[in-house]
Amino acid sequence: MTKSLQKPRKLPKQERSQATVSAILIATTRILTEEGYDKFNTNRVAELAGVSVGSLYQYFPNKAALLYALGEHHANEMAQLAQHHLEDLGDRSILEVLQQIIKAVLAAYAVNPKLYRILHQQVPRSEEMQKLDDARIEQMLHAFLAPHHDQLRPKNLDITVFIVSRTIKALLYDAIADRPNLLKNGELEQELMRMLSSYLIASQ
Amino acid sequence: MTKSLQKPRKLPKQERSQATVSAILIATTRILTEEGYDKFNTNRVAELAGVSVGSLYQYFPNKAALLYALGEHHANEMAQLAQHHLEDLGDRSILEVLQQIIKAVLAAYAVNPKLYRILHQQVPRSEEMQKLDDARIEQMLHAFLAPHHDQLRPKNLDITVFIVSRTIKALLYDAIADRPNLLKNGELEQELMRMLSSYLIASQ
DNA sequence: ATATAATGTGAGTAATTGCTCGTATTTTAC
DNA sequence: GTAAAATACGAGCAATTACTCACATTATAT
Repeated sequence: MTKSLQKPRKLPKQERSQATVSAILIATTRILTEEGYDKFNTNRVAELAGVSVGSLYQYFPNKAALLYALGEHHANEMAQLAQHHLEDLGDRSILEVLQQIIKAVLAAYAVNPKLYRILHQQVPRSEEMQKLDDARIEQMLHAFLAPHHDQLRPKNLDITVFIVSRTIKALLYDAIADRPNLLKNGELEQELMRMLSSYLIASQ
Repeated sequence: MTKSLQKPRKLPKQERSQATVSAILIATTRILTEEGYDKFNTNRVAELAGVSVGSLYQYFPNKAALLYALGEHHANEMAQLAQHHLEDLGDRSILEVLQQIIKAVLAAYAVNPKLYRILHQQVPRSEEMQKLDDARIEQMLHAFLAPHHDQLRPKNLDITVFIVSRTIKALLYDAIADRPNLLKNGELEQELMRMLSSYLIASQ
């Protein structure tokens, strides 16, 4: 359907070509984060990667596919890190669960914030990528909040999940860009915890 | 300093040229919102506006200046609408002030959400524009919250302003894109009010 | 009326860039 | 060793596009 989702022409089999693919992805990341999306073009990527454009097009059928592959890779890294923060939470209280969810999302977005921003803002078709990621996070949140549904003040779990996930994402996201010290000294985490717990939990 | 901030080569004096400038801005808006940023180019804008490229470049020294002018225009419309919702609030309670702030921001972002998204996400140098807008909103919020500082739980007003403004912006923003019905039926406003009031106000 | 200023025109130029393809080199299979 | 497969190369084509400039048209002033 969409050209951008096409699979590579050839799958890299030998070590040599694996290295080529990897060099291309690293070069793409560097260009996007250090020079910005408008300086990103396939000739430059190949040059920085130390390979020829021809090689690039053997593994990525077009420019969009390269971006898509990078986005997928980055999303997987984020999900893996989040998962790591959310193990063995079955018997914890809702406050502890909330705390861990905040930590998990924070960790996930910290993988490569600059790359995240560019992939989700500047890249064409980023809307779709964004929605896939959001859905993934909301699904996760839903699973963790559902067991505590009876202790939550808002009756509609879907709306709750929407509000909580988007609030965490936005504040972390904006803090990275405009208030980095709020992140470092833990104040953001603290304020998020205060706001969301007072919103979610009936009363104390 | 930056090329993009250059003033027009000629200021339109006659009605005729005013109409040209206006047609160019309208065409730009239409292309950005209906076809997306990657379909936006000056030749196409001129064509859709029914003028020649030459005319376009008489009033906008380059492509970036055109985008900048449109952004400025849009920001002014937003600010004007917000202002309208925030008159005569001197004697109101903090809850009422909060309610009106939420309504004001909601109204401002509703001017042209699609254009807002593109101007603040896809356009090069949008970071700067974004920061200017954010600062404007935060300054406004600060002015309205400062008189009630003693009734607020968080001690640091700057952090409070940051959290409140970014939360409203993000949730409205995301709701427009992904949960439009939450906006229409007023649920978003209600939930925002609940979350922010429970966060801001010491206890009831 | 006529000169001058304001505005409008659009073919054309120069730069960028996504991508191809014929060819060269390296690895694997036998 | 040799054929076939995999990988690498990069000059160059074709398309896009920001922007110019020499010229045409319309409005204003006197």
